Amino acid sequence: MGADIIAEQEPVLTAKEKCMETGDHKDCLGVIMPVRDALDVINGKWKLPIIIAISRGHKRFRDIERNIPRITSKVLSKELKDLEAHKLIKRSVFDSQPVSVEYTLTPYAATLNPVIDALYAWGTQHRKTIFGSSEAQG
Amino acid sequence: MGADIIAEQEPVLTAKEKCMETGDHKDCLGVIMPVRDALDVINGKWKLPIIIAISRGHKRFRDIERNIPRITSKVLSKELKDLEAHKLIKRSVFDSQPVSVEYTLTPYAATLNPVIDALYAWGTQHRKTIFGSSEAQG
DNA sequence: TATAGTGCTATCCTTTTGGTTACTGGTAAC
DNA sequence: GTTACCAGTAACCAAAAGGATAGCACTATA
Repeated sequence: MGADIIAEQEPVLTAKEKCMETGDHKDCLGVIMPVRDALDVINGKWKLPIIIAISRGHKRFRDIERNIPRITSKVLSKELKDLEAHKLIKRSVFDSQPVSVEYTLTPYAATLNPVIDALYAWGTQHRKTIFGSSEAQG
Repeated sequence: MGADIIAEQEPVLTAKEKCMETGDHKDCLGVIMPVRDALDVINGKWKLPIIIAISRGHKRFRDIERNIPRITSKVLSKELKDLEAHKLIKRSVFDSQPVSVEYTLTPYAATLNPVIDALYAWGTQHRKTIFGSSEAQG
């Protein structure tokens, strides 16, 4: 149903606005807590890369594994289970010959796009900053 | 200082656009790598909460410690060093009586605001989803 | 003198994460 | 028959993260 919710009815504040709202800098828990909730779901180095890989059409276990550098079967297996438990991905088994397994993103995983985009943008410019910092003088 | 850079000169693509750009779903490394670069800097449960606390005006070690639930001195100490090494915070020692230490954010840390905002927004709605999922039916 | 606060560090321990190698049972290719 | 692919799991181990408790040198307060 409501796939096109617009944040009009209920003003969603940015982290900064939320803090400003409290008047001074006493209560930062109102910001820290939701951020930690998010961090608890996408914790570790692997979850977002896995989501990215699946979103690019890599649905099969080995396919995902091959497309994420240095991940191992064991880790991938565990992280996929975590993601499934958080309802971000769906595991489907097909009764073909041989049996094949496909992982797909749930619509809920799509709500993480702004997070991924922010991280992608920051990571991109951070990499530039790092590689640029040797020739620029500190 | 260039605080108001507009992404006009160089089109910064979203993660999704970057992928679409490659034509099909073969190369997701171009997205995964920057995201991992970002993740490597803000890894663990503590870095962003610490940045948030400092941005709210909690500059002193104990002050930060008191405002982040369940963090310990040891962990805070280590994370502060990491953040300093990544040039996200600055440690200043004042020769007062007694000596006082202050942690402040660098301008570079402010570039993480979109990340924090995205995480805050997602974490907020995720919390609602979790608490709402018991009464709403699947 | 005792207590509390400051900015940490040290020690010890547990949990989590990650890595390696090996293995399963079925199918298909050589 | 041998090899390889598939989707994992098991066993073992190392490293990193995190938690608990204690302590230090110093200062301020009572």
